[in-house]
Amino acid sequence: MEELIKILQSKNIQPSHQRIKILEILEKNKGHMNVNMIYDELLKEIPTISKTTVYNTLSTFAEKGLVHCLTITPEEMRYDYDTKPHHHLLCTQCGRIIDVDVRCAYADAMEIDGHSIEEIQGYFKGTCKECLSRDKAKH
Amino acid sequence: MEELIKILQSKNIQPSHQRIKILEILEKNKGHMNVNMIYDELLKEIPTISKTTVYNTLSTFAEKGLVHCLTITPEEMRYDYDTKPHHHLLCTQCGRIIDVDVRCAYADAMEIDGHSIEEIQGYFKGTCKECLSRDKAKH
DNA sequence: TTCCATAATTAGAATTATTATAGAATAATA
DNA sequence: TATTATTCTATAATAATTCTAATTATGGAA
Ligand SMILES: [Mn+2]
Ligand SMILES: [Mn+2]
Ligand SMILES: [Zn+2]
Ligand SMILES: [Zn+2]
Repeated sequence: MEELIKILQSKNIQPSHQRIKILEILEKNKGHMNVNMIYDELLKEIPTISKTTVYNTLSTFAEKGLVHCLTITPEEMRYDYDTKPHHHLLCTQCGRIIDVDVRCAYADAMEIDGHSIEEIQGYFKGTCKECLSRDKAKH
Repeated sequence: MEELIKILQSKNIQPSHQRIKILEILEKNKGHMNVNMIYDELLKEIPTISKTTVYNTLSTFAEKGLVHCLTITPEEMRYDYDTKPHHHLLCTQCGRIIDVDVRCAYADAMEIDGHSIEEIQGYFKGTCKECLSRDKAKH
């Protein structure tokens, strides 16, 4: 709790009740949540929460570098509380978005082909190992 | 024209008037168009074209591997007629989506971390070299 | 050619994620 | 306390995409 407030303050974000709770949810659920997942979790604790607040807060968090935005699913934005550079796999079978451990040659590059780069998104789409082994078991 | 029909047939797509024209537009405009860009071009030649047809056709093309779908812009889908594996830069200044020539270590990989992969999307976001040099000129 | 079954196209409605707006609540300040 | 700025909420607006049902085009059999 105190921790969360400190995190927000370190990024110059006023630690409101709603913002703290949203940050808490991001920390607890290590996945790559979309707005509705976060909103549904929030409803349990703040029944009056507005979805607009979730959108606004996540925009603020993204601006201040507290979360990363993923466009790996075409329908909606996903939010990643892990801001260390890493890539993602979208399993087309179970729909999960999974961190993948790859050594990206450009992770620390500041430019590419003469263009300056500020952000890198690496997306893989396929079948996750859990789904693969479930399929194999079913045989 | 005959060329385009052959391409469609080779992918088992009936070469209808609309589909041929959409393919023609994709070939001509080498960019990374969205549905509205394609639709606006089409209107010049087929004033009765329906946006639903554009969506349906592009879905078919994507299914049959004739185009690749890019989710680099969060608002809308972009379509790439160049299906050879390559990555993209979104210039946050001019909005263009530009092919980048990088040697991706995973381009030909079939699996990663135990997950099987069918598709790779590599996105860079930053400022393109044209915008950089324009900025510098303005000084 | 004519008829029929099927596939493709169209217009418009429905869905859904996101953004804009304006007022209410809350917190900060003096 | 009174004033001011910030945050939050509810609702409306926007825009991409999908769904639906009706219409049109197409290819093959008779
Ligand atoms: Mn992640
Ligand atoms: Mn491209
Ligand atoms: Zn899976
Ligand atoms: Zn640019």
